[in-house]
Amino acid sequence: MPELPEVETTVRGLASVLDGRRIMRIETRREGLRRPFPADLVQRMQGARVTGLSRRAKYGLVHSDRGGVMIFHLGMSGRWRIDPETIDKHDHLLIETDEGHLLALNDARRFGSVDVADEAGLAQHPLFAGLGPEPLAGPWGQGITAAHLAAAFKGRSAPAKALLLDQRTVAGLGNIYVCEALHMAGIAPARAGAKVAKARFEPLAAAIHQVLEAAIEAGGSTLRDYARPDGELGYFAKDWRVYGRAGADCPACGGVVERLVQSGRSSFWCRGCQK
DNA sequence: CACGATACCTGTAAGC
DNA sequence: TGCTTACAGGTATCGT
Repeated sequence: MPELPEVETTVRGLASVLDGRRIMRIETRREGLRRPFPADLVQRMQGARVTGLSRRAKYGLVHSDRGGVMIFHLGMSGRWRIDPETIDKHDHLLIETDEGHLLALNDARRFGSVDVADEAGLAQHPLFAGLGPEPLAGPWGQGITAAHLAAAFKGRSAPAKALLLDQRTVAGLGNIYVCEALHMAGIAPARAGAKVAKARFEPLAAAIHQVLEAAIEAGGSTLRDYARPDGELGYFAKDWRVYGRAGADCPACGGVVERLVQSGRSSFWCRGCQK
């Protein structure tokens, strides 16, 4: 489910009840998700005070006053539920705060993950070491530029879609926002990286910035949803121009949006706008 | 090494 | 109504 904007919105929603609070109790309700929960998760985080929350790529980070950081990934179906009325069978990890709030990490498909790391040297952590630059400016960098993208695409035979989905190129993009950004920038998803025209990198960088900022904005406007137990993510689905719209009209040129499958994943695009 | 295919797991919607 | 199939926001790993 969640790409960068949804993780960003999730982190902000969690911060409203977690930041500055002491974690009174952590309960794991199964062995783990994609991987087992860390053996020292409870020992390191239970009793600690949360000093802040942040995000790197699609990972959410919960910082503590004891030098430990809990790192969560929502995979495809993960979400945090705040003060759920009842515990669902997919609520796999529970956190109780000193104010009595209950946070439940819910993940039906269990493609998500939870890790614990030391605050010191976080950037060198195996989860983060191989990641590309953050698309937007923030604590982890200044944000991607056209030059970054041009360098990453240079000499590559892989399609633009695959290159942007690769977290080593840009950290945090997922299927939806790659489709949207490629459409905005006028680049066909199947075009080989090396064959993308030089003049397209500036529009591509701008499109990535714009679509992510707009999505975060949309998430922010529905942030109150996070205080509800449904844990809705607040995608700005109503604003998708091509994603999930196969057969519908292209909002830019009036052509028809098409779907194609690239490395097992759906790409949506308009051959009138994207070359 | 770069690239594409596949596996992981459950839920939902569509088709028969 | 029930059964089957396709597909879903991600990442790690395995061939070629």
